[in-house]
Amino acid sequence: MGDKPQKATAFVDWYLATVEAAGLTDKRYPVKGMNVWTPYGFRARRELDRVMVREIESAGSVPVEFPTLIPQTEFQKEGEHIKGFDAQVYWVTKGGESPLDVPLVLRPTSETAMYPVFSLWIRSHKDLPLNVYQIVNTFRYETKTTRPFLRVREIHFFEEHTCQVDEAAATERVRSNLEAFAAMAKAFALPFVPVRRPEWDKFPGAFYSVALDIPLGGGRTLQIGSVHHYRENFSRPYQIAYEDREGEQRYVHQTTFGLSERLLGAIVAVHGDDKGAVFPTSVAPHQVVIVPILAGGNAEMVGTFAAGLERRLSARGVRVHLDDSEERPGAKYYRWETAGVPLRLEVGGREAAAGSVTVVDRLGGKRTLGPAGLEEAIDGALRTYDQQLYERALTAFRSAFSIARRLEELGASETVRLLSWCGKESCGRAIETAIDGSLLGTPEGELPIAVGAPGPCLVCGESNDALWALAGRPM
RNA sequence: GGGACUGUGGGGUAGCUUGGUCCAUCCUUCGGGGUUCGGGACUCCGAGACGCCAGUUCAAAUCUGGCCAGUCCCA
Repeated sequence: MGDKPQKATAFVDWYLATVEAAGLTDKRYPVKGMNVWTPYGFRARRELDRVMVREIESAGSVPVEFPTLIPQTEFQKEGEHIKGFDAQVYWVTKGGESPLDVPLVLRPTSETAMYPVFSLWIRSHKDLPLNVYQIVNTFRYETKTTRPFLRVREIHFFEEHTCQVDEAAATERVRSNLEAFAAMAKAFALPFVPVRRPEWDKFPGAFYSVALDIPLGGGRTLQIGSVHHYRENFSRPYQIAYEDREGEQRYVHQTTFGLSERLLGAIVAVHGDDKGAVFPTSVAPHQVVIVPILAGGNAEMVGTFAAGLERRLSARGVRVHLDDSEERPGAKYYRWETAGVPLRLEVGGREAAAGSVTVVDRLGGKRTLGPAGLEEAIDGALRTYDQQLYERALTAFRSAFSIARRLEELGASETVRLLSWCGKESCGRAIETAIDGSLLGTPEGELPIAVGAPGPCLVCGESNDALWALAGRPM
């Protein structure tokens, strides 16, 4: 296989090799951008979904599921939206042999599927807020190079859609979504920065968009989700209106919150190292793998102890896997390190005799635990591992940003740049040209690194209304 | 939309310039046997590929044309 690509020197090749070696996906399916979820990858995705479901439901959202096909007539009702998506939707134009009177689109996102029905569901202020989400596949005809999890044509999509009584309530829902995402990101050990996108880069049809960006090193960024405020931009064309307490008809203010399997790609990209993937315990298909080490005549004793250990941990709710395959221990170590398993328990003659285990975590720590309080100690080791993983990611996150004070500093930037921007599109475009990337927008809330007040705009020198903005090179 | 490049077992590759020495190289993988087992074991036996279609030729992985697929650059 030759030399494996290194994360620091060949990031994209490293990412592809790491995803492949971990066995998360099979990209040989003969349609571009549509990959197979393998058993291992599917379990990781399922755990990821569980975290999203837990957080969004505790924020008051309920699950629904709308159909995959959307009639062209509904799809076209909002002008900006159709302009934004027209070039990348799949069309269903025939039913059997017959052309369809009204062509159908495979949903690229579900606004236009849901909103005609929302207008039927919502009559009164008592029907609000409406907070629903679904986890479904969506389809976008990507023209650029596709990559597993990061850019695909069939997307495993989480989308929340809400209807609120007014703009303030919708703004509050945006804030609530950002808070829910912060909890998810913590579970995934992924530091992120919410960024309000500039006007020219917002979601088609949105009033404004807040993207969830993470730095990948080398000045690259990855958008792993977004929260949008639609104001009345969709409720007017789709006639989603309610009667308020005073008997007035009002349009709802809407928001959406979208995430996808990009999160899984981000987890691999951020936490992985030159040995392979590194999973936080929240998404690891196996949180713990037990490797029995057989020698001489101890196979039965070691086997019995290992099997008992698997039962004890499983009974506590730990996702544990006993690797009793025929390979030698060293080969198993490599296999499970490549697959990103947080904790490996080595169990040989010494451990079986003492009732203890040798624990090696994916970040390199090694110690002996037990026999007393063994299960609790393993729980503790998992928690410690997650903390260390998060600390490591946070350190990388902080060093991924730096301040730029002059336009000339943006060329070939190896970090995401924090800079002063007056808000004008012409200046934003000049910044994008200088960095050969994007003006990501203005961070919401706390800045990723501590700085003072913004100075004059890097391009025009205007000081009034200048804000801190981020610029980088999106993957 | 314009241009450049690339397609060889499951994965990665050598061979292509100059057709024959190729029923195709090496690593990995897969099936079976044996010895092993505290960081990718060794060994024996076996399996598996020239993107597709045409053409040139005594002879095509190699040359020509078309198609398909993919990658990169530019708009």
